[in-house]
Amino acid sequence: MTDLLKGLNAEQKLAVTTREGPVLVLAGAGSGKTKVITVRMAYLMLWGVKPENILAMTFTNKAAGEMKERVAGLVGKDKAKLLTVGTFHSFCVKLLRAHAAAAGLAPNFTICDASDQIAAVKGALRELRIGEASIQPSVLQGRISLMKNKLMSSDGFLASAADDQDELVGRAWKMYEEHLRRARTVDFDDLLLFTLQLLRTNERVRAELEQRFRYVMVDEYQDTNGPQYEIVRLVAGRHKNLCVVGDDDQSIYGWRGADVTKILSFDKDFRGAKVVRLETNYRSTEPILAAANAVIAHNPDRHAKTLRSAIGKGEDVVMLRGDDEVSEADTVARQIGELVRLTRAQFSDFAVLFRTQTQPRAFEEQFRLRAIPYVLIGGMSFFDRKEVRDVLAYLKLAHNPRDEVAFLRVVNCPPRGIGRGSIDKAVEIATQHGISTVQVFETPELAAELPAATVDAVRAFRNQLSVFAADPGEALVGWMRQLLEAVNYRAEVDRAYLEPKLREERWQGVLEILDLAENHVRRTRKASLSTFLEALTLDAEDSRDDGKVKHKDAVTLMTLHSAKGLEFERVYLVGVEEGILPHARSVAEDTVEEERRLMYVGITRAKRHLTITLTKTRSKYGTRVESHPSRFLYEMKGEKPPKDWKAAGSAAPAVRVTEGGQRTRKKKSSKRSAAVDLPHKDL
DNA sequence: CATGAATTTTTTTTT
DNA sequence: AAAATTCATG
Repeated sequence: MTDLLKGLNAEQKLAVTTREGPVLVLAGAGSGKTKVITVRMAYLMLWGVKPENILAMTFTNKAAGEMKERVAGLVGKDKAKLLTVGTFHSFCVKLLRAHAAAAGLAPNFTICDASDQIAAVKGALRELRIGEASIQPSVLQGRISLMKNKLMSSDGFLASAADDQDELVGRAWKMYEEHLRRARTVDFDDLLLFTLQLLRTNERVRAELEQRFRYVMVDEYQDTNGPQYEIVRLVAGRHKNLCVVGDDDQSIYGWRGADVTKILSFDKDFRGAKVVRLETNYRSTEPILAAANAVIAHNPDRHAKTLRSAIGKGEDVVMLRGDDEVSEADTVARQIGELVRLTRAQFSDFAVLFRTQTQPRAFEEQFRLRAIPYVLIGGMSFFDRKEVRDVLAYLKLAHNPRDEVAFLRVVNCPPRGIGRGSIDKAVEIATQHGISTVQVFETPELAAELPAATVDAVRAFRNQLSVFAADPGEALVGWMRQLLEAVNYRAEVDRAYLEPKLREERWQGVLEILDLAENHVRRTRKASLSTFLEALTLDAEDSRDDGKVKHKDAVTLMTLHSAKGLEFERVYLVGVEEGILPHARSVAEDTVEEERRLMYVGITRAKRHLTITLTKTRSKYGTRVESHPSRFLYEMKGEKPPKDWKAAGSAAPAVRVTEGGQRTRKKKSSKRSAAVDLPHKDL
């Protein structure tokens, strides 16, 4: 036992050894948060707690995996395997599958991902004859999701609708809901809400969980939203052995309904909670922490704390300003290349962190140009590709024939002579009768209203699929091959991509899904179609680079959001400009404080070297626009912005500079020298 | 109904 | 600039 606690400071020890009762660990960045949780689990087991009785909730699968691995290192694989460690969402899916009937769900319910949700929202708008001009589908989807995460119901929302726009949202929301129910589908938010409902109404299930999970831990508690909080409260309600770990300065999911005040009021919700503060940073050097502290100090309403470095002195934070995004990326690529060549630095020591998904493009290009290996995290590109989505839809449809979104996606891919017009009509009939579109074709009276040729075509299609109705279990891969063969998916690829090279590439994408399936079957106990689909929708990223590139020596490219919880020897924080960080929309919506926390998260990822970059001009929507240093940079340096400085959201529009076309691309060498000028002059 | 051209929109962040 | 959507034609 003394071994376990060795290397922990006094506060960390306190957090670990307080086994009973509620504990709140306020853990600054790099203060050994993960260490506390993992050692705590090991410590509990040392005191005779069975691993089956421990539950740990994380926000990403990556964090869950890392946690499991670290506990395994402490107590051994066999014991660690018996722990329940996972994301809220995966925990909920398991529970809902086990108690589908009690939760009011079909046993074969499917989960729709982000783009399925958009498709469903669009469908709802169309049925209500609301033009997409009056509200953007993505905006509508966001609002629905936010409401749900604030534990509001569609009826409640509609009843309190203040204006026409709210009314419209409310009606669309109800239609969207109906849509999902009919298709036997749930969205991400529903996973939490159905679980909550189940725990509230079903005494037996709740008692079972309460009894089983005598010790509950929650990582990144500052990002817990309403439903998640309630679930935790119910599960940990009896034993109250709840340990939550978080940092209010790193709360960056407010837009998803996360409620920062929860971490500030924890000791009120759980009386007698012990509060432990971890303020010693074991990750970064003094200059990096000084920068972080300077920025975050500008946020009011926070648990005041100052991180102290246990590392000590180090290199200053460097700032670079490039002419444009190409030169910015070029400079970073060149530096990384040189450092790896001339020093002991490895590619995997580096991370490039950015705010939005459009930023990595230039970096990918430059990295490829200089043959610098990189991994783009979360780029979603793979699962957004048409052929991948199609195949996924086929799988979902086989699993749940009423999955509306999947059905509509693939009925006519490859073309089966089922046109847009007939399908629209079928959807309309389905809406009138409150059934799914597929059912229209199964009901002779209703099908009679549609063109006979279409009906026959759909029937033939359904017959093709009915062969695959049964879950193949571990024989998944062969089954998938047969399915693709049966529906002649190759024809769709050939049709959509005329160029042979592209064709081959896209077909490779299809084959890659087969690889994923094979990996999944190999690694998963009791693998089946439904476990595979869950793995794909819930941890898309992880399953992708699994087995393949896990330990590749490569630079990491990712968003600030996905960087939370990670650390790197050398960090490039790029595009630190008004309009990007803080994002223009955050300025408009008055949520700059959350952006500041994002900046803080970015800075504190760096262990030894931090470089902040920005540009002079940047192309936006295809035109070149002048960029301005982020306000956070002035805050960091303790300076006042110049008089002519303009905030991103201010009324003055961004200035157009030039329409620089090919010119920028050719003169690479001349640009290089210009790229590196210290912004002290500019700032 | 399918195809390619013309048009329009797009950029927050994620389970 | 690229992607998505709508339009016009066979």
